[in-house]
Amino acid sequence: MLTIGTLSRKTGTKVQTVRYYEQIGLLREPGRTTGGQRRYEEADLDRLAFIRHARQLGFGLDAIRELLDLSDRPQHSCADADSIAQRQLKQVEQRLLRLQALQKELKRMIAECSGDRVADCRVLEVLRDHSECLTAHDDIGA
Amino acid sequence: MLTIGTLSRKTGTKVQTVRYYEQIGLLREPGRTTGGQRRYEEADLDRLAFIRHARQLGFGLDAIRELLDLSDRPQHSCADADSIAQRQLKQVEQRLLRLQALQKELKRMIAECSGDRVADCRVLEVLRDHSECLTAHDDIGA
DNA sequence: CTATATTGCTCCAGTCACTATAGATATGAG
DNA sequence: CTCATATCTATAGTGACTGGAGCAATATAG
Repeated sequence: MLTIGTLSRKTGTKVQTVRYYEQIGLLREPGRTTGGQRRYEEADLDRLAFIRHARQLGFGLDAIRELLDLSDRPQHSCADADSIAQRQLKQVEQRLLRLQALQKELKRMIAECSGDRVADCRVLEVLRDHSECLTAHDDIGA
Repeated sequence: MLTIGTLSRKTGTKVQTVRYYEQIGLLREPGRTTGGQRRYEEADLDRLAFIRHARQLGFGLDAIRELLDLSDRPQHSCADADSIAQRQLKQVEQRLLRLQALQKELKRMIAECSGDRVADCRVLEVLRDHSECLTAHDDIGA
């Protein structure tokens, strides 16, 4: 029997986050003591560790929900799990491309700046005039 | 005199977003028609374009506020603008490192998967057992 | 057994940067 | 004048938590 605090410490999850996961149905409602405190079992620890690990890999909670469902059906084909991971990989790769473009643009901006008066600042100038950009960056979002 | 819709179209900003920027004080309150509709001037267009461009480069609204303030003081040293951009570059580079690690891990997970039963799925297995990870990824967030 | 320290409880609000909706009003073209 | 389109306000929702208030339960020391 584990308290919420133990669960929290063992998985590196904030206590509130554990309760939040319960609230949105990612974790089951655990048993309670007579005083009303949550008490967990080892299985809950495993499940939470799975969730946190998937979060660290950037999976959204909806994707994690799918992965957990799959994980509960061992005889099912694993193609679904694969395609979720593929989807995630694609997202990561897209964000990488965007960030690399941003990095380039920022570096150039900074490199070109003389560090003198604001009136001649390249950083501000580039921001003011989109046409000075080398790379296209049309959508917003990391 | 520009309507909010024209401003929106010319900068690729949603109308609501323009109003939102006004609400949080990034844009001034524009004049109104007798009927109460907003009417903007060219200067507002420039300012909004600046904001959008900075957003595309990943700057947060607070950083943008600082940059706009600086932009209004042409005689001021541009070192501040530089350091804001430097800060942003650092953030971008950190996120790049993280995403690159994620990419590697996801690729490995997917490559190792046989595509057979869930019971033997490497994707799920790796998620279940953190110790199988090659790279450390301790904090959450893109 | 008691005093205290720590942990836990619920409920609610806030974060960031928007986005969406509903229902009413204004404007511009024909 | 009619009608389509644009705009108005106000409010709530997104994702994934995080923080705080105010109180109750549990663990530990003496």
